[in-house]
Amino acid sequence: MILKKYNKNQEISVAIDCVIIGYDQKKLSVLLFQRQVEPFKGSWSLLGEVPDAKTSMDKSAQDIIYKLTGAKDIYLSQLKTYGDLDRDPLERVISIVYYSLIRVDVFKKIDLKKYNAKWFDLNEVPEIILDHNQMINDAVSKLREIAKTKPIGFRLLPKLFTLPQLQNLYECLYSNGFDSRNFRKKILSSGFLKKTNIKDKSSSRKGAFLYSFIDSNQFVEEKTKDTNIKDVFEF
Amino acid sequence: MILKKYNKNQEISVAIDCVIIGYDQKKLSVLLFQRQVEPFKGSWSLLGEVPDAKTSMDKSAQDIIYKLTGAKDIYLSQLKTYGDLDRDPLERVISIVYYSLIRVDVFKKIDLKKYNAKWFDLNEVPEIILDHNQMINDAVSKLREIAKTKPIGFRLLPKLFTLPQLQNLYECLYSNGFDSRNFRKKILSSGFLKKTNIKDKSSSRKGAFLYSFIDSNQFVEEKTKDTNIKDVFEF
DNA sequence: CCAAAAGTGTTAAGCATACACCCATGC
DNA sequence: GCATGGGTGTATGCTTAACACTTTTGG
Repeated sequence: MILKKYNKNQEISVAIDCVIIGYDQKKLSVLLFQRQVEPFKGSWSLLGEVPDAKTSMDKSAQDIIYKLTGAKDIYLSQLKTYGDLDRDPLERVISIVYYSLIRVDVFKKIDLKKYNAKWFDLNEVPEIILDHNQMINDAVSKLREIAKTKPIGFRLLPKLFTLPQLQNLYECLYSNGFDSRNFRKKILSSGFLKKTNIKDKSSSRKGAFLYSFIDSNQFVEEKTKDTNIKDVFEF
Repeated sequence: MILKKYNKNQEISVAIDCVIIGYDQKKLSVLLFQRQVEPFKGSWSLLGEVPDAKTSMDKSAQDIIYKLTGAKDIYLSQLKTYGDLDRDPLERVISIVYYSLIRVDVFKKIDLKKYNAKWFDLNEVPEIILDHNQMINDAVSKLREIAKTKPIGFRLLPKLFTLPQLQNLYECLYSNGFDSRNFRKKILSSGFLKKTNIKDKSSSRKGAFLYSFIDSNQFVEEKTKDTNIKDVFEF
């Protein structure tokens, strides 16, 4: 039986855009790209692509990040789909947006020149094309929401990190200072952290103990489904 | 200046599907439609459509619901986009899914026969086409998440409702019984409810006072952005 | 010895939880 | 007068929030 397709001449194009968020031990940044072609040549934008019809959307987003970083275990999640009528003046395109968290030690390897890319402090994002500013804002909101209940913040840190580093990351994300005693109590009681005996002395004379996240992706996926862990990361 | 389009021959089609959730004072249901055409003729599915290239996605979803119910103030929100490669065996289609909460007093007006539609208890959803079961599950999960912090549950009730009704709704959503004293304390302290002096005697001899939700959409949008109201609706 | 960052405990308040009886009414 | 569902208060434990000083070490 041969069936006719749903709509042969649909005139809606599909794009994928990625909000790539990174952390450099001091501040949160977003990776922007300077367009080399018209339209909007010379303007900054998110990393976007027209997906291949033979690849799933999730996989397409992964491929985009992989091409950029060479890394495969990057955190990547669908944000939402932007479908306003006039969001792109050139033609009707809807954009399926993903957001990604990239660890310092991974993104250092990105050849920024090759991609005409630059990290921008999240608090100093310039005007960028189309509705891409909105996408960044939405991604940050979602990240704040999710970081309260899931330990995704660890995705932004190197494998070993100190508690002051972790606290700084949360403080950047929420633009807010936290009491270090309360922060430590809460974060340690969550059971996500494993202390090492190694001290990192790069930022103080006394040195701070390094911790690792009790890794294993299944921990993130499985354990945090349990509603008991709710708000573990809210300070 | 004439620019060439991004990709003239993209072979990805776009669909919109709607998870329509209703409440009939006893249980939560989802509205399914029996397909009248191939492919999958005779099978149950969500309400779906191929969007018009001249309408925004949000508006398209609203239009779909409006055509069905005639109502314009329906709660409607984007769930996520389903983009797996083989989700539709016929061709490459991605589906942008919205979910909608429909009040009893609105959905009674739907001509179910005309649309070959039927309400199914959320606990007894049959096998439906493609990945539509997954869409329903995701919508319920999201609804549970959101109902903890935002008063969207009220969208499923008539303008005036009793506290036992509201409690039943939450109990259905979470498949879980709540202590009525604690429930009332929490829900009343949220400030979302306004008591009337009218008693509803349809379900008991004593009668239960009717309440209304302090309506105004801006309340839902604005006030709940404040993180203080977090978890008001978690029991 | 001192500057700079890391690390540590206690108290008070608010919130969530558990729990059982009286009330109003129609029949 | 009794059956049915509606309505109410308190005591306990837990979680959060506020708060300041000591430790370590390199220079």
